[in-house]
Amino acid sequence: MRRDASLATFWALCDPVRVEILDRVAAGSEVTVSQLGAVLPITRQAVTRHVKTLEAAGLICGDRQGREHRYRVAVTPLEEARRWLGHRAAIWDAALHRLADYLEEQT
Amino acid sequence: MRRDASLATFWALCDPVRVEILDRVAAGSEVTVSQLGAVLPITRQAVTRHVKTLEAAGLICGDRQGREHRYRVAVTPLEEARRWLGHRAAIWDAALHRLADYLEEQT
DNA sequence: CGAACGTGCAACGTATATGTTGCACATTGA
DNA sequence: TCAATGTGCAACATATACGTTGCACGTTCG
Repeated sequence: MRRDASLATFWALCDPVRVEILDRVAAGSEVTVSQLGAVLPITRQAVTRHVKTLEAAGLICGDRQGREHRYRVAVTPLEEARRWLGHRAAIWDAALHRLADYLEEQT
Repeated sequence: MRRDASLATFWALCDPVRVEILDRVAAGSEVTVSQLGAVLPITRQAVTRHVKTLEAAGLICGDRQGREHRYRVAVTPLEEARRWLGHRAAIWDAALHRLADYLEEQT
């Protein structure tokens, strides 16, 4: 996949493992990498890489206190993605209506 | 990338080339594969594969009349993705508020 | 019929995402 | 000090997304 900065949120949400990590972090349980690794069907190191991807996309941010690193979700990228989709939906919907009107004129 | 059926829309929107195809199809210009291939920096065959991906995700649907295949966008998957994001945003936001309340009690 | 056009499919090479194992470093506590 | 814990990084293997080239099929038009 060609990773694009402006589409980083969509990219992060493509992988069901990352979505599950997000849900668990949001739920407030198993928020350390080791705990996630114990629950998910992948190794702890693989979880680390997914967490890094989510952090790069701005979907989570971590507080590291001592040897434990705890994470919490961020809603902002989600809202931005929602606006992006809403903008597109409005444009496409308008285009579809123009097409419908055009076809109407042809009859 | 591990392709997931329920995340097909996000997957389709990951690639900037596909987003550009969607925008052009929505604009109503260059809606045949050959025309898209002439404009985009990839070959016509590569466009075909992207179009197939978009069709599988339900983001576009095609009418084939004779030897020309014209496509139009569909708004429904976009709206579903928006609802998905809205659902998550609400849950995460609630979790963040619970966390804020908890931290408030600790003081 | 035969040439040109629009399209799709298969084979191939390359880049990269994802997982693993192994090791190293910092922190905690006996 | 030294073992246990939590974490991150590097090397490696595998799967696959993406693009290309080449070819085949159906359609249009002289």
